[in-house]
Amino acid sequence: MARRVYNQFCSLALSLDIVGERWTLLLVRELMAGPKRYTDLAGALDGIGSSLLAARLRQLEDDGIIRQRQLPPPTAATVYELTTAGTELAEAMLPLVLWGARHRARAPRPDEAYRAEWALVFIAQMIDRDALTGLEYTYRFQLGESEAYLRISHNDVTVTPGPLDRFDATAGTDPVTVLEISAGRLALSEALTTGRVTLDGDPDALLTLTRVLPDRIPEHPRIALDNVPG
Amino acid sequence: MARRVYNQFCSLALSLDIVGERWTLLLVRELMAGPKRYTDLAGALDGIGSSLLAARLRQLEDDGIIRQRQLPPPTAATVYELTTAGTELAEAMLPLVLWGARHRARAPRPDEAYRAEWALVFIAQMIDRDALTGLEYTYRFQLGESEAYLRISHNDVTVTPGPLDRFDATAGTDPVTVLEISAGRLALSEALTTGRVTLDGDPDALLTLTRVLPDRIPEHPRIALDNVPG
DNA sequence: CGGCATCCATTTTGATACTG
DNA sequence: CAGTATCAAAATGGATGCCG
Repeated sequence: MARRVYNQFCSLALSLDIVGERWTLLLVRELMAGPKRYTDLAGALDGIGSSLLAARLRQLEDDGIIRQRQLPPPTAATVYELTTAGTELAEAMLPLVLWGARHRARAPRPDEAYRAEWALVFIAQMIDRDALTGLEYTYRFQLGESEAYLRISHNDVTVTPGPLDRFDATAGTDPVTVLEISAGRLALSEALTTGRVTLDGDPDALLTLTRVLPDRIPEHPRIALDNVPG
Repeated sequence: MARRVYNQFCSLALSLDIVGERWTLLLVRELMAGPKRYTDLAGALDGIGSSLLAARLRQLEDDGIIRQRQLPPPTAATVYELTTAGTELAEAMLPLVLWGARHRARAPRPDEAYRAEWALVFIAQMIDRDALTGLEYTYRFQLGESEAYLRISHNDVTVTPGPLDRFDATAGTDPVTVLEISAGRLALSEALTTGRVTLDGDPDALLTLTRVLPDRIPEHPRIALDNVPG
């Protein structure tokens, strides 16, 4: 299957040659919450044909964005995970995601799919890793009907769909509130005082959470042209 | 033509519902260098079908990303230009562009199209607007066979394909060097001392140029979660 | 000629069935 | 579970036609 390319010597066109096809960036989003199996991906991406999913996974692997890994027995399974280039691509998606929140915000449609991890993987990107030294907490996020888990550990932030047995605290809200906060139209502190976001669990963990998350997401985020250490 | 949507309540999916189709982001890129006519766009985007171009323009207009404007006689012509939302979308594309430069860099192919403005519109985004107070210069960029113009004026940066009669200075280099600088693998100062980038014209204008451009583009740009004033 | 609309061959995608 | 095979439907590319 020869890929359709733009044939332009331009960084944007070169990017879009490999991530501009349907489903590709959503596949990257799925893998932001850790390695997943073929059937997990097929389940999360409702509407993708099985053969197209297989073709996209092969393309992304050829392009060095994901890699296959065999889990050892007894869990014997093939999983896909992001490479370093894939993780950097995921980071590059954040401004597009925030643009979407600001300009495409609306109420969810009745038949629309929703997963807590879709929002949580991008919330996780906004946590200041330098503020995490010595901290280690696991949070359960209950967003509407769906839940996902966020773990901060030393200078690392990870998201997993869960469910996990052990966690230190729970944050609860609804999908629309998440969108309004992402759009920069609602501050986290304001959402907390009005009860639109509820917190429950270990007080130290919760205080940490409110400290590492931005209180208000900017409506005009800027790309910092200083190198990020590490 | 009913649009194909992902049907997921997720900011990324909501964005991709409207900018994920073929040609859409390249159209936005074209309009980053100022308003253009239908035929300008058709000429720049080699391979797009005329009917598809018309359809995309209508979609983008419906989605509030571009708007049509009638130029007054005698230049009587219809041009398309970015709205505020469109300009913000263009800004959100920068990390994806830099990701492409870092991970998809290669030599240009013989049959590949190239335009100076494709690079210049993103270079323009990296100029620190706060450092421009009281400055007013126009630069000609000669990139390979192609040229485009950059104008800084007060706190404003604009790019036009030109040609312009009057400009204060010229910067000259080749497409591959632009890509290496964009990828963060080559500092501007280094490219200047090795003669890979040449400068010519008014010394004040040139000194200003080297001051407002970043010397080295980070390999790990970060999204600043402070609001950008203005 | 600029600014599209129409038509049709080719690709890509969606949905389901099937296999080791 | 991890895909492949198949086929219909939709999107795209390219040519051509129309109308001021």
